[in-house]
Amino acid sequence: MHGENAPPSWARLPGARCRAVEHLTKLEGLKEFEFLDGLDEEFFQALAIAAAVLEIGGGTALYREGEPSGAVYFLHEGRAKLYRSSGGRGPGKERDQILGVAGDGAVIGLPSALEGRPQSQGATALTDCVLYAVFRDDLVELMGRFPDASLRLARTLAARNRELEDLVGDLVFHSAPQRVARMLLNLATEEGRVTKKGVVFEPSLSRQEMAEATGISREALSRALSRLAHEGILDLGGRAITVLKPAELRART
Amino acid sequence: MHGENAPPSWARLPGARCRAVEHLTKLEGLKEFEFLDGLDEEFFQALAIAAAVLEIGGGTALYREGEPSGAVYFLHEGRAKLYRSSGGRGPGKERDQILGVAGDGAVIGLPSALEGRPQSQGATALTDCVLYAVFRDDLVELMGRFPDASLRLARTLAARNRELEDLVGDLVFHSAPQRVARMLLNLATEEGRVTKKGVVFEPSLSRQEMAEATGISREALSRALSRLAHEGILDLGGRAITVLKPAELRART
DNA sequence: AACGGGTTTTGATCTGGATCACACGCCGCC
DNA sequence: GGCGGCGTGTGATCCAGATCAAAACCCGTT
Repeated sequence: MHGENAPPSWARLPGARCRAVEHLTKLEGLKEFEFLDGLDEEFFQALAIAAAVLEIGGGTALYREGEPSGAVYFLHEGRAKLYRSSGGRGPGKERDQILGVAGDGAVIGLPSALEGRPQSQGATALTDCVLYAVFRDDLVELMGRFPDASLRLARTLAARNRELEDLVGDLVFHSAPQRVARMLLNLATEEGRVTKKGVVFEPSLSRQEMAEATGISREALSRALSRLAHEGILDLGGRAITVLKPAELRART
Repeated sequence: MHGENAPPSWARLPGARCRAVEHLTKLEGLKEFEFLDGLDEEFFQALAIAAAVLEIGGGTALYREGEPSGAVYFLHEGRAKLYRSSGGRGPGKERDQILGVAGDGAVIGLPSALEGRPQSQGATALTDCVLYAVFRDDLVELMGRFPDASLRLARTLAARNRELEDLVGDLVFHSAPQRVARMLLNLATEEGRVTKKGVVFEPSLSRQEMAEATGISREALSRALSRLAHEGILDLGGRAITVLKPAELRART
């Protein structure tokens, strides 16, 4: 049942053309997941046995919408986007909507794994990522054995639920410029470092992806950004974005 | 910790001006929840001890957005809407978005209860409802004691996750008429009975609420409906709606 | 430096659906 | 019966944002 019984089985990991795969021996990485904090040593042991380390490069798909869900991924390092594609009649005009961006410490693919249904979403690495993969069955078995861990996982699902509700609210209640402002603030807090000029960051999302995260067209996003730049709220130097007036930006929400 | 230790404490149930509250003695009701099917007898015993039966009339708020989350509700009978309100500057112009309609067998308020945060959504009974309420702490304790049940609950959260993703996709990818068609199909399958004329149902949602569920204005919904009626796809006789051509309606998706 | 592909910007036009305004029907109540 | 009040239908207008089209830019290659 555990990974160790089927060493080469990581090839089954769907869609992951990964740079390196190996079994996890040290527990340090796992203990960094905040939502697992304080759980039994025994649990970490068991999790480590079931987990494989997996590195994928930026731009690589972790899994795609509709694929059978094989495993859960604990994102140890890097950032990944979760998205849905429109049923898009005919290729060339299908659109994507980004459902969220996962950073260090996130769990990816949990809902579909628990349901045992095909992936309801796609996941693609934005930057190089290091993840711990755990097979569906192993996860379920672990959850049965460690109720506390089960509860923690349920809590991450609950949190994800809230985030999705937030997204719906955002899409329905706020205008495009407002959503752009929010998206920028999110990126700034997650990826930015504070300088005396303001908060600087090199977005892990392309303009196209920012548009998909915001739920608007690429053109509309572009306009919104340059407008904010004209108003002196942003600086769009090169590949970096500087939020010159965070307060102003927040006011646009 | 259990309900029995604090008999009159149901008054703490937030926002529930309920017709009747009593402790649950028989287990039959609980066993009807599909997602709990096959769990230990012992679990149902424990759940019954922790649960209170609660009846509320149609239109009554079960809880409101922002309230502290006190309990989880197992919806035994009736239908309830889950919704979010816009932060709406100034009363009179705040809008609602319906996140979903819960029917028999659903669990309500689980995410916020697990997170131990304020309600991220409001819940209001659409019809008279019978529910089983379980306090947050009791639920958590139960989940620790019965890992299997914990897993089942996690699965309902996962399912809810998928539904929310569906909602996002619907809002972003589909046009208003398409969304109306989908909403009608949903209502028809959940609330309709098949006659030779077609599928007939008296919607539990008002036009206003249908609009909120669809993410469009009341006027737009109204227009969409009468258009479908003109085209002979719907019949809007009195308070009932008849889907005359389900296939046609499905094609509009 | 010239080329070529992809991504981003900018500009011009079009349109779906919001919004506003008002008429209507339905009910309960005085 | 008449009289509000609320949930609806319908028409007329407007505008945010999509879409279409075409430059400008960015980078790696030759």
